[in-house]
Amino acid sequence: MAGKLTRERIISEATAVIDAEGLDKLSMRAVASRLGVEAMSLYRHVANKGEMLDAVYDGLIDSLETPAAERWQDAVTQLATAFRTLMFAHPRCAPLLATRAATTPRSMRLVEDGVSLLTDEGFSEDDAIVAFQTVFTFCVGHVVFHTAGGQDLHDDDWARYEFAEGVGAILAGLEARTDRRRRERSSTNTSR
Amino acid sequence: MAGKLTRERIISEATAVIDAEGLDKLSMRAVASRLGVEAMSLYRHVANKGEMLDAVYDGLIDSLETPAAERWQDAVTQLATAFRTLMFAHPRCAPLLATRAATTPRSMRLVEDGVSLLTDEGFSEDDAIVAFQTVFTFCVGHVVFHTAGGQDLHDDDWARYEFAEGVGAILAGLEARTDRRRRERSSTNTSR
DNA sequence: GCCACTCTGCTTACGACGTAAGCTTACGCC
DNA sequence: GGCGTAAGCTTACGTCGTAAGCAGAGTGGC
Repeated sequence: MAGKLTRERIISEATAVIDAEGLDKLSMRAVASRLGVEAMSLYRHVANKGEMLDAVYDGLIDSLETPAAERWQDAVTQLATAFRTLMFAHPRCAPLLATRAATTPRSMRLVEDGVSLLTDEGFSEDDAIVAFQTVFTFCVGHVVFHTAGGQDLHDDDWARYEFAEGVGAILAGLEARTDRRRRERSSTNTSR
Repeated sequence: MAGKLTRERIISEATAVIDAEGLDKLSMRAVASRLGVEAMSLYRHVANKGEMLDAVYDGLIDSLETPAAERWQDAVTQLATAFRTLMFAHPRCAPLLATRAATTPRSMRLVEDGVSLLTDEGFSEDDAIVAFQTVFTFCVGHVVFHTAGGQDLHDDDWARYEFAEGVGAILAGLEARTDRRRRERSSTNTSR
C-alpha cells in the first residue's frame, strides 16, 4: 500500500502470491489487490502476465551467485546445490522452468557462468558446454520431478541423497570422459 | 460427428489440440468442438480438465515399451532415448511433466520398470533407484529445457549430441560408482 | 498565475475460460 | 406401453487477461 507502485514491488508480490497460493492462483487481480491497487494499474509497469512470470523467474535466478572453489567439481556441485536449494525454497515456482525460463536472460547467464567456470579449468568450449548442461539439466529435472503434482513437496533426506548421488555420478562420469579425451589429445599431439 | 463420444477419443483429441495449438490453447470447448460436441458433454467421460491432462500424459508414456538388451547400459540408454524421442514428438506436452505427471500411475510404472531392469543386473534396490532416477531426471530436464519457451523446438544435432553425451557420462559415472561399491562389498564379505 | 504535457492509476467493458445445475432425448428391458 | 438410465445439451455464474479511454497529480516553460 504505502509507497509507489514499482516493477520490483509487483514482481516480488507476484513471487509471494505463487509461493503462498500456487501458480494457478496467480492472477493480475490477486497481485494488484495485495498491493492495494487495481489490476490494470500493473500494466503501467509490466507488459503482460507472461512477461511478469519471466521476471519472477529471473528474479529468483538472479539471487544465485557464482561460486568459487579450488576444484571445478566443487564449484559445479556448489552451484548445483545452490540452484536446488533456491528452487526448493520456491517449489511452486518450479513449473516456470518448463513453461517459460531457459530463454530468459538471467537463465542464459547462469549457463554461461557455469560454462566459463569449466573452460577456465582447461575444458574445451564444447566439452564445457556439454558438461555443465548435463549437470544443469539434471538439476532442472530433479526440481521439476520433486515439485510436480502441486503442494506436497518431497524435500526429504532421500531426495537430497538422490540429488547428491546423481551429481556425484555425473561428475565422476564427466571426469572420466574428460581425462580420456585429454589423454587422446596429448597422445595425438606426441604422435604428430 | 461419426462415432460415439468416448474417453479415448477425448484424450486423443486433447493431445492433438496440444500438439497443434499449444497447451495454453487447450480448453474444454476447443476439444469439444473438434469432436462436434458441447463442452459440458466431456464431463460425462472425464472428471475435469486436470484429470484430462493427466490422462494425456499417461497416454503418451503408455506408448513406451521397456527395452531388452544384453547390457543394462544399453537397455537404459534405449529407454532414455525412447523417452526423449517421444517427448520431442509432442514438445508442447512437455510442460505437463512439470505441472502434473511424476505422480501419475503410468509415470510411476516407468520408473519401476527402469529400476527392476537394474536390480535384475545385480544392483541393490537403493543403487538401482538412484541410478535410474539420475538418468530419468536428466531426461526430464533435457526435454523441459529444450522445449521450454514455447513453439521453437531445438531438436538439432547439437541437442542430440548433448543428450547422448549426457547419458553417456551419467552411465560412466554410475558404472564407476557401482563397481567401487561392489568391490567394497566383496572385500567386506571376504574379510568377514 | 496559467497552460500544456506527461506519468500514474482507475473505470468500464469484452470475450474466453472451467464447471455447477438441470433439462432433453434415445434406448434397453419388463 | 411404461420406465429407468445414460448421454449429450442449455443456461448460467464467477473469474480470468487485457483493450480503450478517463482523471488527477505533478512539472516545466512562459
